[in-house]
Amino acid sequence: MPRSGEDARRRLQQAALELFAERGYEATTTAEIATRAGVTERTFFRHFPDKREALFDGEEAFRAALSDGVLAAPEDQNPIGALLFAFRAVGPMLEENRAFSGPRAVLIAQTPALQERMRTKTAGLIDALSAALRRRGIEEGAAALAAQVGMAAFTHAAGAWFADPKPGLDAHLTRAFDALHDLSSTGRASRSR
Amino acid sequence: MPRSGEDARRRLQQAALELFAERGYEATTTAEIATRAGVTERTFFRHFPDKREALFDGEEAFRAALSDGVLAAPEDQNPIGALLFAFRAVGPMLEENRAFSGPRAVLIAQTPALQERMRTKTAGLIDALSAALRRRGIEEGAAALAAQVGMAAFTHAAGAWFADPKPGLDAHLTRAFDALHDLSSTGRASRSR
DNA sequence: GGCTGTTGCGTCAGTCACTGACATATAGAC
DNA sequence: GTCTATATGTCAGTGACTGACGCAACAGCC
Repeated sequence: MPRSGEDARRRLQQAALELFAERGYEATTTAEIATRAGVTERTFFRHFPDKREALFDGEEAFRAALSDGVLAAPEDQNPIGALLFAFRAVGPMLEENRAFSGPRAVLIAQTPALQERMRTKTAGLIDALSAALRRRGIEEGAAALAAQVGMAAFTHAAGAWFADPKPGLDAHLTRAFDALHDLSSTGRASRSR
Repeated sequence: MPRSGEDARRRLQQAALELFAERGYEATTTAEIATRAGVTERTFFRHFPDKREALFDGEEAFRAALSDGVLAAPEDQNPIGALLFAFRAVGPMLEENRAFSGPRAVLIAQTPALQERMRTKTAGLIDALSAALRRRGIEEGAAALAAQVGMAAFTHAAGAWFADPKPGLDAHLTRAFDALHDLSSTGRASRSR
């Protein structure tokens, strides 16, 4: 009876998040999700390629935003600097979604299958970052490595921000990227800070 | 009526690799793998928790070797140095298995589901490296970040080595870790090499 | 030798994620 | 109004994975 289509999709996502939170990911079936959303199981799979994906919607938008951020960075920035610029640019996107992302993050942390999917999403973001860096003239190998490293720092910062939002995402980003520099600068082992 | 148990496991791995290579991962069923190995499907799932895992056996040994390598690194090495030491230490393990790893790598590259599992294995290795670094007195955050960065460099080097074995794994490792240093040292954007 | 516990396996039945094919209804174009 | 595209329902099926039960081979012990 609903005509919108996009509407059913939202209800499915919402139902999935709720049920996963109530009973856990493995204990809820796709049929149950569909029922709560007021559609059939078949419709669930028309909107999402698999059960996990109901929780990872909208990653393409994030991906695009990151990509744009890298390309929008000042020309004189080196790769890592451009990445930091991009991460700062998408900060507001994260801060908006904190209410939805919170329970989602807890759920993912509890569920190996979801962690696995999360990693492939992250890998997709890394690819996008790498491609964007290459469009800035960075050589392929260096771009891939920088993207991987930068994403590691970003993940680190985002995790810290989830645990302690007070300093703000930007501060956590600054800290993580500073740590990055410390890491490979000619440090002595004794300097473990 | 084989008695060994470990024997059936090896046959299952072998059958899986062969069938995946012949028809592709998705097109072969676990029942077919079991049949070629001379056992039933149920036995397949007694040896491996799921279909993908048949290709990822022995990663614990690798994990342990990496961990040992980090702990065996000279005391005066900084985190990245210790990781490089560990990677060099496990090099022979990789060079031995090249015959088996070759087709496996091709297969994984073709199969999204296997790439996904590969990433969780890699994440496991990163955890092990991070834990080993912490046992060297590195603070938790720095250890996690260093492990992630180091693994990125290693993956990069291993990929390059697979594509071009001539220079040897060690040379690729050196190159990747050098690139790492270049990356975060105060580089100008123009210096894109 | 026989007895017994353990271990690896076969068998069977069942659940659940996921897919293809076909029918139906609704919205909007004309 | 008709016609077409799109979202959904229905149905039947495949394949990954699990639990329960029974059997056979081997271990050690006596």
